Amino acid sequence: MAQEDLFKNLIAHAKEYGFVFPSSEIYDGLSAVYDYGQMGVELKNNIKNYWWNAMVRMHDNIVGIDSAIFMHPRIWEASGHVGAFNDPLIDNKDSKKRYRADVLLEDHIAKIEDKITKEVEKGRKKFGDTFDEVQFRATNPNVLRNVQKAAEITEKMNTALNNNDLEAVRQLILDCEIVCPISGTRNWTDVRQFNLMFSTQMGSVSEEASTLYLRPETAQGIFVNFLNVQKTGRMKVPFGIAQIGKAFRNEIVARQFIFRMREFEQMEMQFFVRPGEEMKWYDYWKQTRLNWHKSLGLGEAKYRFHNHEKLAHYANAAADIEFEFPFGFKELEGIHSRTDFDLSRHQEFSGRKQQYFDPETNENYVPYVVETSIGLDRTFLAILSAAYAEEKLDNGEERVVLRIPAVLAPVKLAVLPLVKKDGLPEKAREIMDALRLDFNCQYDEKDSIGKRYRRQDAIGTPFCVTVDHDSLQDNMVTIRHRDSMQQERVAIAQLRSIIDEHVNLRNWLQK
RNA sequence: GCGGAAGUAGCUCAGUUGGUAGAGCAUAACCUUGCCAAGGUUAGGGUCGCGAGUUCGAGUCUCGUCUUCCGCUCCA
Repeated sequence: MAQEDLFKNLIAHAKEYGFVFPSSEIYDGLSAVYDYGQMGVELKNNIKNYWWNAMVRMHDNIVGIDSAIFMHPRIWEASGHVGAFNDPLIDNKDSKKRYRADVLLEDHIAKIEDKITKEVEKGRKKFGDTFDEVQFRATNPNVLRNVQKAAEITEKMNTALNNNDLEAVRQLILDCEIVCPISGTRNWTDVRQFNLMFSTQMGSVSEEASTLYLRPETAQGIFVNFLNVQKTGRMKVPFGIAQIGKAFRNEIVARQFIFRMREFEQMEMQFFVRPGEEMKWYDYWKQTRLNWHKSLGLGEAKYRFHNHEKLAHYANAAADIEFEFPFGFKELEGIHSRTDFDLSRHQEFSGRKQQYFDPETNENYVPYVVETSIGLDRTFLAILSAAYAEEKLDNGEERVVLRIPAVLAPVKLAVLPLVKKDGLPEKAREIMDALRLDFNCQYDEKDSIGKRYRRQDAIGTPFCVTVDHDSLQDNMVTIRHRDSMQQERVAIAQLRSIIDEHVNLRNWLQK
């Protein structure tokens, strides 16, 4: 089956079995917002738990926090989001393509610089050994003209962008005679500003103070609490602060199911290190985080690194861990070396020192930061899409099964009486009551046993326990495994340890 | 936001030149069966995305609008 069809079926399956519902559906839905259903919330909580334990509990020097979504507006000026998240966009009316206006201009400037380079190369060929590049650049009229042109455009562009003068940006694009690479025309729309942060009002005090942003990333909540945690937790560099929480971005286009949403959840860890040691830790966390993903057993070939060539304003090294979704390899997690950008900026904007006294070196410094930032909803989708399978069985029948890693499965076991009479339901209830605090269990007595197995397959339950007439005599039951469909006969008294073996965090995180 | 496609039951979809809504699966009850979805009987569930217009009459025709999917930009 084609990947697109499989993805469509997966979305339908996610809704049909209570994993993900479109938000506000009875009111026609809300664009790119989704709700997690009764199965989805279990899976999501299990993912959070798996990550939290791997990061916080497995590392002596990592602790967690939970910071508020509302934060002081100045934080977003310091972080650069007020500036960097304002993209001036322009559309070409003929090709219907959208571009960032500043990128169009920068490309144009780059082309002029290419011309200069070519002119210099021409000169080099012409004069051979006697060629003096500095002299050439200072005298050649073509070079001089282009250098001046590039400088002029750059200056105009910066002025216009800094003044937020969108009309001037558009005029500059027209003056430069920039054409759309697709249509080749200069039929441009107005330049419009898109702010990717959601804003809201708090209280009714002074006007500037009342506009708040919904945080576009959870990281800043960690940075502004850096000293609180360091001092109260007596933390020593290197150490990390982890957080799971919602973030909000007013994406122009949010799409591909829960892959890109306007309200989403991140699992982030900021690791504070000595300046100069950041690359060592950057490499360490790249590998450590990749291993975490691989530990889920979804298939190692589904992951790859993508190293960033173009770095964000805060980073000196950045890589993505990409996952092979049904719609291709896409970013799942980002590992960024953020330098001391954030803490220094907060130091500057708040006027409070954000320094750490290192008792080993007797130095005061602003720590460098290595960030691991993973999309929870994307991880959810990665697991679901890797787990979803439409299988043809030996007997010619088909089954839909979610091969969710047992440690993350929403329901760990189903307890099923073979028939709903002769005291089997009572026996099954007894078993379920003994296990329900250890594992999330389901009881089902409706329909044939085969049908019930398939229902459990559809929600990814790794184990089904079937109670039959013999069970009443010998206290043995049948365990049926989701993936292999194999069955084995075990003592009821052993159920807890058998299932625990497969679903507990110890065995997953230590392998 | 722009272009393309599509919205009918929980899911997948029929619905003729306009004549007051159907199927399969799913769900619930009872019976039957007794280890891999397929037996019987019955029941519940839809103002056909929403709003106007044309018409005696609109799921069907026209316009608007909302939402979803696929491309363009951005990102976790």
